[in-house]
Amino acid sequence: MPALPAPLAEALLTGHERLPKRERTRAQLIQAAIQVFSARGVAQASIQEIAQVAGMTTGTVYNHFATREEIVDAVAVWLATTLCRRIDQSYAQVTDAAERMAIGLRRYQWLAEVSPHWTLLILQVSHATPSLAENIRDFCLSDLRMGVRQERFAVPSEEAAMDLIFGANQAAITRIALGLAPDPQAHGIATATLILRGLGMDPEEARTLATRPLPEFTALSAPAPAARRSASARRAR
Amino acid sequence: MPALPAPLAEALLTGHERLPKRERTRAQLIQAAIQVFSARGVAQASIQEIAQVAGMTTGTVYNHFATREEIVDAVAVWLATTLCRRIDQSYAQVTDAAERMAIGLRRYQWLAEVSPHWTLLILQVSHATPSLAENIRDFCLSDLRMGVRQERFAVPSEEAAMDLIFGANQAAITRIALGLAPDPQAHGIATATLILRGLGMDPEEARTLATRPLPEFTALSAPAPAARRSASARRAR
Amino acid sequence: MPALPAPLAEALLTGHERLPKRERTRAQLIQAAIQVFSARGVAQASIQEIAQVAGMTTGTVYNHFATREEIVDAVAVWLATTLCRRIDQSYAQVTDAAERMAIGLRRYQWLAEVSPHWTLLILQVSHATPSLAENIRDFCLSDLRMGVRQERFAVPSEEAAMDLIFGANQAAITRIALGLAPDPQAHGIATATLILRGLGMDPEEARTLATRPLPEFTALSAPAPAARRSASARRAR
Amino acid sequence: MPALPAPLAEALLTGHERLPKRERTRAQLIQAAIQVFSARGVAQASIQEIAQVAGMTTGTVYNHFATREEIVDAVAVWLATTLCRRIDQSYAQVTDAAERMAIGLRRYQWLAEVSPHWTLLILQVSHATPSLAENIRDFCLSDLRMGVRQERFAVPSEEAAMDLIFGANQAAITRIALGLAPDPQAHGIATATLILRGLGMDPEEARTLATRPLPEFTALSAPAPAARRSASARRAR
DNA sequence: CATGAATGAGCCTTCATTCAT
DNA sequence: GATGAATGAAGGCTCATTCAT
Repeated sequence: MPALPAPLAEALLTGHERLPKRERTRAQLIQAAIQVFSARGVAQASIQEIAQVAGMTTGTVYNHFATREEIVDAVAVWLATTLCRRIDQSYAQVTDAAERMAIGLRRYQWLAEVSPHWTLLILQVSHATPSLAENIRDFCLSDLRMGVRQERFAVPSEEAAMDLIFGANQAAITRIALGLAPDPQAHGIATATLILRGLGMDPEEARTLATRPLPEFTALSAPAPAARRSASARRAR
Repeated sequence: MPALPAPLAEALLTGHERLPKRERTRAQLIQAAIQVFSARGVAQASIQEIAQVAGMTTGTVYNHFATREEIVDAVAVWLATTLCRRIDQSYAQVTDAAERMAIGLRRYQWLAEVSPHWTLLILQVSHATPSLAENIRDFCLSDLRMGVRQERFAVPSEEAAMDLIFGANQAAITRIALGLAPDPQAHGIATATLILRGLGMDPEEARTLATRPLPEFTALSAPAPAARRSASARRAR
Repeated sequence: MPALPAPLAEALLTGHERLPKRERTRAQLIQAAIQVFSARGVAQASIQEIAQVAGMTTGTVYNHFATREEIVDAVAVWLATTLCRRIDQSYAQVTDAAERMAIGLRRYQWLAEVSPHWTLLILQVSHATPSLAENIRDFCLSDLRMGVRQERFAVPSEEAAMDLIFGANQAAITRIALGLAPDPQAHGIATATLILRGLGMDPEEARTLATRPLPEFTALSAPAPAARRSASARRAR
Repeated sequence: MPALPAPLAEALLTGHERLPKRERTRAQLIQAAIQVFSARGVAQASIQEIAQVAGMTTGTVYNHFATREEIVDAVAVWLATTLCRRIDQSYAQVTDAAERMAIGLRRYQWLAEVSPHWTLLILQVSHATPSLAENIRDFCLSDLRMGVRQERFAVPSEEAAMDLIFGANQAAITRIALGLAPDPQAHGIATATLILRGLGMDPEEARTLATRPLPEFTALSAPAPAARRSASARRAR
């Protein structure tokens, strides 16, 4: 499994060794599941191979997960609470909803470009279990509502807007992650522009927002307990 | 498997009993595969169950399809050459690309509303095998290009526009087919509006086009009386 | 299937086109079976593939052979009555039993060198059905008896001698046909020498006989009916 | 499966119940495979039947052997390390290569006489997998080389000699095991005589060596009383 | 006679899951 | 809590054979 870009990678590896043994074993199993999901696809991953990659036995897997589906769910939760949350946090300080939307779209496109394996994993897991998609959806929905309140967007219905945003961007991300876009950044910008236009923005402004460079990742506030961080993230939306 | 609306159903069921034996069996197997795909999902469908539903043995299946994937392909081709072609033909006489695009989007949304099972089947098969999606994609792409030539659309790139159209509409269709849209028609209209806006149309015109009623299905082949058919088409909406 | 050396090839192809239709179809099936046996091995050959190679259907195969095993038997008979008989005839005029034995051993070794595929086929068919091996065995046995009568050989028992001759030469032939003998002719000569020594011959004379070049194949007496020929061949033994 | 003669049987059955569970199951599977190989032939043996005979499910078989061929290999190794090794050890103290060769030939002939089933099994397994044959071959080859060094044998090539020894004796053993030799011992002696003559020995000495009675099996490991064992060995002949 | 579609038993293999240790 | 052997229900696929046409 290729490494994630640095600012995301650091989010994934916080304090595994500090966990109590039970949690540590569980975390190792999730890591192994991620590897196997990536290598074989979520549908083709077998529990025996996950156990083997984790250096454990199938029995151990069943001490932590009652069923195969629970593993997929756990991976979904894990991705949501590390990778996706980290991305969401990365533009917590941006207050313009249109800008936030543009960043959100482009950040996942960027991930598809630099870490296609992780992106395909997210897409697969989203498809297999609802929780991960819902998680991302929630973040997106609050930006959409904010944009409507700020009169940056004008849409006939929230649901239609969500279908536009999610459907179109997922298509773009998939294309990029599969290496089907010769110039991934150009494709991402173009798709983001079309989405913003669809949301009711002026075409020129849509293009400008979509073209703006992504903000840097902020440093992880190192020692703070995880509970505090997720609480503040929730408040920020 | 619930019946399709009349104008589509008649396209699917033409003259099975007139086929030579081999083709007839093959057609029966494809029908059985469609049932099982719908009931269990394409990924979970087993050849044994397809055979059983078709009233045959697994050996017979393998006389017609060398592998499981060939069945999926055959179903894809069958859907493309009956269902999808029929839909495409239904607005062959429309010359305004924007109108064509609106009809295409809304026609599949309509299908999702009146035949959610068939729609979910198409979505699944599209996901499993490339041929069906490509088929629809080609049709859509030529409308897009026509719209650009006619200066109805203005898009930064064809690929981005296709991701917008396909991604967003697929999301809308899925929502409708799953029964998640309280007012399916309103949702379809809203999504189509957003897509057309994204393609560069004036918001008001986008809304107008998306709201316009779908044209009736044209008569298929000669002998049948036209009146009956258009009546049933009207009823289906 | 690589061609046989000329003098044998001509024996295989006599008058197929002259046969009545039923016999011609049967002959074609046997040819197809030989091809498939060679390509896949006798055990792995399927009737469907034989039929396909013959350009026929499985039903036709069963019009000529009641069971799979009958095909193997038919191939065995066919090999015996063409290939092997032709080899046996090739030294019909030799009267010294020791010389005949040497020629027999070396001729099959030669076949293994120049036509390993045919040889491996013979070995496989011999193993699968008794008739072919028995056929060759008969020819060999009469030479052995002649040698004993001529006091060229001295053996404690006919059976032991046959096991010596057949077992040892089969091992040598297999080695040659598999390409495991760097110098096939030297290996053939050496093995033949040891066998002749085992049969009681003077070591030096054994070596001389085993080293002597093989006689040329005699021309096929073209127009003579097959019945006459096999009769005379039988008398010659 | 008929029992082996006592001195061999005791080698096969040492301490199964003392093995750790995994090894015990594996041993049971190998025993079951041997039974099925004997009953149906190696080529026709199915994993399902092996599992059933072992009182297990097919899944269990695959916990121990990744593929059908691995079972054959395991049986080959098992036969080599018990049956064949025991035979080889039985004349470890004989130093004359010619005598060793005679004993080796005759010991396997004896096995064919008293345990035709086991012998046919060995022949089949040897044919299916190289390891068992190579094992025996190595032992035989060192005797051959020793005999050449001791100037008991004179052969044009090692390979030819090996083909003579193995080919001829395999033929004799097969005949005996199939019950085709009215007097198995006489046939064994005769064949061994011919082989030794082929290897360059004086006919009379060859006959003498081949006729000499086989040495008794030596005691296996310490504690068992020697008297019982030699008695049973004598009885077995 | 030939056709070839259909059969059905059977094979190898995989894998989620259980459970005694 | 971990182990890992065992399970058993499937699944995909092959193939000798039959039989109506």
